[in-house]
Amino acid sequence: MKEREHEECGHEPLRSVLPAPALLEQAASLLRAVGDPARLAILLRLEDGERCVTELAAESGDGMSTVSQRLRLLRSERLVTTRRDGKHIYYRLADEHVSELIRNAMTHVAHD
Amino acid sequence: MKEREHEECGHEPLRSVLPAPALLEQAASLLRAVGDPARLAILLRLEDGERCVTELAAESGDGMSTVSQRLRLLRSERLVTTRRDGKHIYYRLADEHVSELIRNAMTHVAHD
DNA sequence: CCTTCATTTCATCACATCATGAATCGTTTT
DNA sequence: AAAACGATTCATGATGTGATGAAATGAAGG
Repeated sequence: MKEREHEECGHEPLRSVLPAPALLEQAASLLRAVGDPARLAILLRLEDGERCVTELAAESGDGMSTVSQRLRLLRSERLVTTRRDGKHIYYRLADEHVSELIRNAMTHVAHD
Repeated sequence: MKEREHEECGHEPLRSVLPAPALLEQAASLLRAVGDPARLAILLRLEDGERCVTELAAESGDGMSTVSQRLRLLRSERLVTTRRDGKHIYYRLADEHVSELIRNAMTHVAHD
């Protein structure tokens, strides 16, 4: 396979493996948004279908303010989108990538 | 202090959508571990092949202690595994699930 | 307009996380 | 055995994050 030592090769340490710092930060930020049990729970519930804030608050047992803050973060990372219907604002997953991300994480943990 | 709003359907609020709290916490913990630019950078580098701590420290420009702490977290979440070779300890990605997770996050961000 | 209901924003505080240097550990080399 | 080297652990201080109540926003209906 690959046998790399500490010897001098006279070349740059090839940093090109990494994407731009801004992209790195964005990706990390997105993952951090999902990396909270309460927010992850919201995303899992939304996989089952859209919900309004009151419903999410009832299902989690937390206050609406608390849930709203969680949703604010998820929205800022474009993980969820909203739809207004009268007094209610319904939340849903932004796209398929989100579902995949969640499922991948869940299966990785379950497969231990 | 929580009463059911909206219309009464006389049924349970179907909590079965969610996995056990322990699993939720585990998954969130895992995602949080990846949700840091420096640790994500390490994982991306390891996608290119295994590396020892000194190499990772050199490539990131941070101290070995700092890098070691990052690796400790990644190891505790079973995202990376180690192999000892003399004085060096080489790190590599634990499995292909990790790669998928990272790639998914990166593409989701890049596709914006 | 005034009220009510659903949601958001704001300010705050407790708590978690991260980087870092010093001390320590485990191998290899002399 | 001692020194050198690579890596980890420990303690700490700065910074970030999350929950929460009170106040603000905004739509719907009297």
